[in-house]
Amino acid sequence: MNERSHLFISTDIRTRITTGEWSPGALMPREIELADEYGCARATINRALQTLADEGLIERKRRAGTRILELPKQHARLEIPIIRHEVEAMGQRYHPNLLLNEERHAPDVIAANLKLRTEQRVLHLQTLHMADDQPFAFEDRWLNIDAVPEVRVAPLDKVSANEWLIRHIPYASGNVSFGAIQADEHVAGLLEAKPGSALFSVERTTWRGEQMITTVQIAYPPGYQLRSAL
Amino acid sequence: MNERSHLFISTDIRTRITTGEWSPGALMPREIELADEYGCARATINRALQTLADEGLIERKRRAGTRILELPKQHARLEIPIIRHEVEAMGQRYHPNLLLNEERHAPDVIAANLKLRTEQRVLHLQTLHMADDQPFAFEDRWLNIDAVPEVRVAPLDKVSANEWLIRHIPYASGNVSFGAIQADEHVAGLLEAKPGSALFSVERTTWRGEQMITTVQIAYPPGYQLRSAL
DNA sequence: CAGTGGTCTAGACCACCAG
DNA sequence: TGGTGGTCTAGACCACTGA
Repeated sequence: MNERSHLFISTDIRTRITTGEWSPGALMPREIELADEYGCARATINRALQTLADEGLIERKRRAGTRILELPKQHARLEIPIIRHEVEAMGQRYHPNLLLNEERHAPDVIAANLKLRTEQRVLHLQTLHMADDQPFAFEDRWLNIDAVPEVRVAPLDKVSANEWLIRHIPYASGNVSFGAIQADEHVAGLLEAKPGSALFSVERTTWRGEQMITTVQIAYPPGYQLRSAL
Repeated sequence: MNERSHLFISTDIRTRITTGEWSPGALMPREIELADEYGCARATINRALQTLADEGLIERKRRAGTRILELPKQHARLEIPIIRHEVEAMGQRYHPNLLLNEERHAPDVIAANLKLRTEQRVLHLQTLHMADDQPFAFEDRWLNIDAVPEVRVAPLDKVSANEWLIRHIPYASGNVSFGAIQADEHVAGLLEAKPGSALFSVERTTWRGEQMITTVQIAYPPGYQLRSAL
């Protein structure tokens, strides 16, 4: 087989699965048999099948062999872009409008979220992300100052906090959750929506090692949708 | 090196990146050099680095070498479970409550969405997914009957349409979008929420080849969040 | 306990593309 | 155009686990 045949093979086998050549729950041929059939090395078949296993189409077990899954796992991979890129991708000009930049003691909820002792201080930032002078998203962020003291002198009116953080603390871990919230008067005004509107909300918390860095909620105007292939 | 050393190596290199041994934008050593350093074959290094490239930490180019990305790509992989599993994972009993099962002509919006000709008929299904007699989610689904005529006799009061579809047409393609909607009186009543509440909404459209199969919107009660690691 | 997939190796060829 | 990563091969050993 030629170069990239592992790609050809995984595509081919995917087709054979989706067209029903092997039924859900059935056992596939062994790697050696497939290698024989495709005229390639077992390692190549192995690579192709690993791809399909990652996709959730098949399940592989030592001794037991490779099985077509009865309920293929549905999954979506979401790229989480920095907002500037998202805006620029629409051909609009991006500008972060820093509304609040306040150093203070954290409210209990935030302190718990960032695993802070009560005496520690945090930076509270509110930013309205603008696309061509239209509001694009409202961001409410709490930042553990001890984790990134340099943020005090960051030009957050020019570079969004998120982008500044990614550049200064790249490769942080985190989690994310998506939900819906109702716009209060303040946020509704900023996003030019009616109070009580349903806003799509993304919450993220990131940390490095044991140290929590930031927790942020971003609210998008009514109608915003996050899309992905399945 | 021992078995699974590619895993050890990718973990180790990830640490070396995050601890700043190589700065963002910098060039990493060549595969051969790393293979030498770790005392393994180049293929093993290659596998480890591919993992990191998939994660969006590094960028690899022939001739140019392997580079640490300046802005590591943030991404989340969402598993999209069938609702029954989601409910059962919480230790609750699942039951689909089929509220509407009607064969009719599609409204224009749906017909466009499913790429149907106007004379074609569709199945309109509304299901309230229950968890231990509490409403868990409300589903509004339109189904292209020509794509799956057998659905007319499916026991949709026992098996949710989604699960039935996955079993009968596994391995379909699709897309998904997340957003927020306001509960109208009907849905609010079903989900035991106030009218006008912000509901998290998931829309999916799936197809097989050129044929559209189904489009569905699922609304979750206020407070529901979809979580994922980053 | 035997058969399967998981992994590693050493060597090879080649596509790509930056210099 | 030469150096880099992408891929393949043939063979090997081993962990896991189902029969």
